[in-house]
Amino acid sequence: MKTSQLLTATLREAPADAEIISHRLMLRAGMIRQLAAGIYTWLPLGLRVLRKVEAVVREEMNHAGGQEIQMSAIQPAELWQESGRWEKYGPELLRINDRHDRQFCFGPTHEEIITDLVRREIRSYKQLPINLYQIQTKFRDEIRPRFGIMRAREFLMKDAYSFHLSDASLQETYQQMHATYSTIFTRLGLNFRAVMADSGNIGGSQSHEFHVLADSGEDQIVFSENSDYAANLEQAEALIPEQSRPPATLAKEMVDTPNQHSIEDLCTFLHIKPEQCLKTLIVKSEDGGLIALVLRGDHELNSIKAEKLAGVMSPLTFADNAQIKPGIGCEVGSIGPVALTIPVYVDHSAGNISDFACGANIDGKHLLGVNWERDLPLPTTVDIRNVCEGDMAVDGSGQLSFARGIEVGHIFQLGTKYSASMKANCLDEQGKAVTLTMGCYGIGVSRVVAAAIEQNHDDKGIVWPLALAPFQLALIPINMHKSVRLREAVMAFYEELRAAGIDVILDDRQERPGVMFADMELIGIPHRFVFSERGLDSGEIEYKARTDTENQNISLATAIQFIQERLA
RNA sequence: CGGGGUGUAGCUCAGCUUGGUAGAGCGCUGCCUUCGGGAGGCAGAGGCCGGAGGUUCGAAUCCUCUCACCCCGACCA
Repeated sequence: MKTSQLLTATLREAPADAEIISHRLMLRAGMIRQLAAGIYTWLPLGLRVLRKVEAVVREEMNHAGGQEIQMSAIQPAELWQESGRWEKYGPELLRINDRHDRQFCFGPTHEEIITDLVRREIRSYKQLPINLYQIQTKFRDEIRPRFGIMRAREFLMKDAYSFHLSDASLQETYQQMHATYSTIFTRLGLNFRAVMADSGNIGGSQSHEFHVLADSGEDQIVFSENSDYAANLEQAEALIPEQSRPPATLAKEMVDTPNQHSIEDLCTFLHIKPEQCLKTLIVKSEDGGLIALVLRGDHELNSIKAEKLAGVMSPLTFADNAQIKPGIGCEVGSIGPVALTIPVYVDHSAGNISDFACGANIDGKHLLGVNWERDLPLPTTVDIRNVCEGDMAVDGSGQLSFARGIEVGHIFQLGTKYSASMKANCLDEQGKAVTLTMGCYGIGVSRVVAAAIEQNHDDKGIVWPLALAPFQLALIPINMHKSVRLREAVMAFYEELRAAGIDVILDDRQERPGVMFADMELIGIPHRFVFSERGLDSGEIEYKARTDTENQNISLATAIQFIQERLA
């Protein structure tokens, strides 16, 4: 490809509304343009990268025995009503009516469609297990799209669905998909981590997320330094403290704490440490009442864990002062577990401290020297907090570390969630109808592009891993337009490179060298040849990898072999 | 949906307070010079100042309503 034939659209300045680096660089490099909030046009350069991701994903899915299909983006409401998700999915589901006023939606995911297909086509256990996938545009009407294509409303996703007669068979395919995902992200040149995850909206039991590690990642992931253990923060289990609770040494007393509401304020005011305090959060219960959640002052509530507790309203909803004041007798900021009349859940760590401080349930007053089982009963403790850096991993292998991640893949064991409600079954060896067991496996193909940039860039622009680069090699001639001799040599060399199967972009624009260097670095081409008249005289060409700091001269005669070795 | 913000040239932004012929830099077109790290000069093209109402002799500027987009939170590949 020659730049003169490519819609190059590099920008020196990024549009002001682009915040994160991948979004800015994708705009500046001319990969994408925004059409509406969370909706983008892919320009030739961007599409090339997207296709590279697709190709790797497709190859590995096929290799793992997946069969590619293509389902419709537009889906009839009936199937969603059948699974119960027409109501449940909420406003994120983009609903549309056709001219006959029949209801449809633009598919955010395809469990209903695939289950419908499979229940029609699969009759016998002999056809199982089966793994069907597609690479297709999805639409989710996100409350807040952001970060360019990272969280777009319309995006490209690879979604695979497997069907099984038994749970053992599902386990097998699940493990295989886990391995396949690792291969895919490794081939794409990404630094990633598979973590245990909450299964969220899609439902099901076991689930792993694949995260590309990047500081700008939206997810907090947690991993053990000494084992494979890794989990999403919302899922990471906190261990029950090993040491038993220290004995009580202080007498309970009440102190005035006027206008001290936050744990931080309180600790400064009373000269105590947050880990010696309890914080008591009041949430709504399923029946409209109140429930108290008690945590150590230095710990954070994990809302995913909390809303799974019996009686707690889901989604987790904090009570406001209007409800708390009449129910408890004081406002937020002075609440404590002593003599509370509402149900109380106590976190494991909160139940393991002695001589603690907490709210007195009287405005402007706190209690000091409070002890479980002396001043108040200790209920069975539960895990409702986020783990902290340095906590012991749940597998006992060592301390936990934190990292930021971008979720690019997610695999689920769905079980019979959809197959049961949609009556997808087939006959087993005994001729008995069995409800199919399902797994599903997603990769955010377009998101991978943004994630790769987040992880691979410098102050000059994108630094593509070879597998993702829109071109493998940039060929930059110096002042070609002033020298017929050079022009002919460059063109001949360019044709030779192409004949050798190298994906090369020749910058044949009549630009000054600085402009060409800057553009090729911005769009992140991994390898670069600079061809000049002076090199022509000496029979040499200049080579520089995108990640190199220095040029090196190599013989023109062996240049093709040289680059082929680097592309292998 | 709650909170905050922005809409003026392709991009980045001034102008608005105090109403009076729409601006700069970059980019784009042409010519000349320059030519190994985003060159210089000259000449150009390009705007319903997001939209609709209103106030006024006169509105980018003041008022009202609307639409779009961005940022922070809950959601997710």
